Amino acid sequence: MGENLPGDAVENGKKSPRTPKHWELKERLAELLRVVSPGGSLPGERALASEFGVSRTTVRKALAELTAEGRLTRVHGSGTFAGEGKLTQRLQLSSYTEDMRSHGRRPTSSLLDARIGAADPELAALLGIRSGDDVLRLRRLRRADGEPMAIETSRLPLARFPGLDRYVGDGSLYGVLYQHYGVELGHAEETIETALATPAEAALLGNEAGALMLLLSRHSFDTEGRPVEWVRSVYRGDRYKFVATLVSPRPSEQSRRA
Amino acid sequence: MGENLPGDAVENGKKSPRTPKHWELKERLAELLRVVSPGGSLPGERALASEFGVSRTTVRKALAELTAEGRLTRVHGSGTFAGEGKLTQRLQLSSYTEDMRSHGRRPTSSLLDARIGAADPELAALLGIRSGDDVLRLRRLRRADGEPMAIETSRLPLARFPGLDRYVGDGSLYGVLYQHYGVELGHAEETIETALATPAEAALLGNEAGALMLLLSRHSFDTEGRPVEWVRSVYRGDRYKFVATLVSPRPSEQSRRA
DNA sequence: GGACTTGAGTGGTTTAGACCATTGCGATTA
DNA sequence: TAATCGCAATGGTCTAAACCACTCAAGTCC
Repeated sequence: MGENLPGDAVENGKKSPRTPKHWELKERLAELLRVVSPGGSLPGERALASEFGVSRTTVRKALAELTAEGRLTRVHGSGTFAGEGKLTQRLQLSSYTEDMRSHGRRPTSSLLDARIGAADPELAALLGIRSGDDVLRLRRLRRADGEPMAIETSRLPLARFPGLDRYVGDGSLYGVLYQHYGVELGHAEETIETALATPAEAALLGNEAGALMLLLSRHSFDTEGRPVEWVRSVYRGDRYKFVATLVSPRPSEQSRRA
Repeated sequence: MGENLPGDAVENGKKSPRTPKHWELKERLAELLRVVSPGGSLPGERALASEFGVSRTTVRKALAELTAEGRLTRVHGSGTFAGEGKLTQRLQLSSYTEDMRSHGRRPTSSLLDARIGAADPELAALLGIRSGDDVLRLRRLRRADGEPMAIETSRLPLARFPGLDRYVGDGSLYGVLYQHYGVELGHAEETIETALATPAEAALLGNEAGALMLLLSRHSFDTEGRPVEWVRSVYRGDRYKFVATLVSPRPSEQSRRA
């Protein structure tokens, strides 16, 4: 991970951009990191500062970037350690549970809360209901091997699934939808973007506020094209990687442009 | 964008986590930002610092996060401005060019360099060649309406496409592959993860080093399943959002778990 | 008019130092 | 033995201050 476009540094003909110290330090630390096995510890911030002859602030800036990239783990009061690498999540309508299992991890999921509220106009449009109609909001914490990985917030139209709030638990939502309402999922549209962790998310995920996250929204429809749920999931950016397998569109399209 | 899990702040029963100042400031600035039209300017860092009674460092930390989220644009020597929102890229084998056009943007693409080198074992495996075989590396800068958006680095096996280096230019690579070699793309596997900008990338994208990026790798195969190219693209995280439309797997799978 | 210089204002980097919060362990105590 | 306390080390936050690099417009010069 982290290909560095070797060779051609940066051809900005005129002024040398004067590489910041914290970047140079980051590279030296990355080098150091290559000989530390995952989980191994690094010297403290103060030690690094005097070791490299820079201020602690500069050290922290370098460490912060490495942490954001998932190459470091920092534990308050304990130390700084080499990172573990990323999990991947296949980008398709498969479930979190299936995915984790196929990676040999033990997935668990706990329901944080389930509450009923009124849909605002935007949400109503997404769920195909009227503004003000009841919506069930579910928040789940997803874990892999006991470690918090993602927070998932689903919203479903209660009118279509009366009593749904009584059926949901830590188990499978899609299972409940199928067994009690006969609903099967058809297609979905997902978007993926970057985000930073809010303090609440950070607290649940064992993260720091402001950490790099992947924000995934999913708009799911049943096999008849009716909207079923709208989900926003926040994954730890230092832990996750999404995978999609794609098939080609009509070949005629391809040859035109790229 | 930015749903804040309202209500339940953080139920950590014991100690109040003592919200950092820079976070509180961030929220106040976000509030301020709601009444500033996109492109509008904010007060300078020093002004904000004295305005809110904090140090400039703290202001900068808050501004840095808002910038990473794409809600702010900062211009060295000029000022801090309200952000513009994100573009989206459809997650399928469609081309960058098509995508931008469908969003009403004018896409351009320029070839930064094309060079031939030897494949390392990992790359050789990806491209289905022997370690040490010649590989053509192309680097492109993608723009939308003239603004740098992404850097794309493709690698193709030269043995399969002899003379390819003489055909490529600012135009369509896939077009060249089709016209000169009769190659059409079949499926591809993509991964998406977060990354931070290297100084070189930042310089090309008009970004700052360490900015939030989306790193997309694509491994493409032709219609007969032979590997065609391996691409790593770095998109500006404050500008991009990826979109995927998904179809359901076998319905029987769904009902089991979620 | 056009090109150049200058300087004020902006964000970017770095420092040194202070203090806080958490952790983990060894010493102490019940 | 088991629980508790205290302390040292670690990372986290914040400050005040200095200097750098870039931008832009006003002023100057040709």
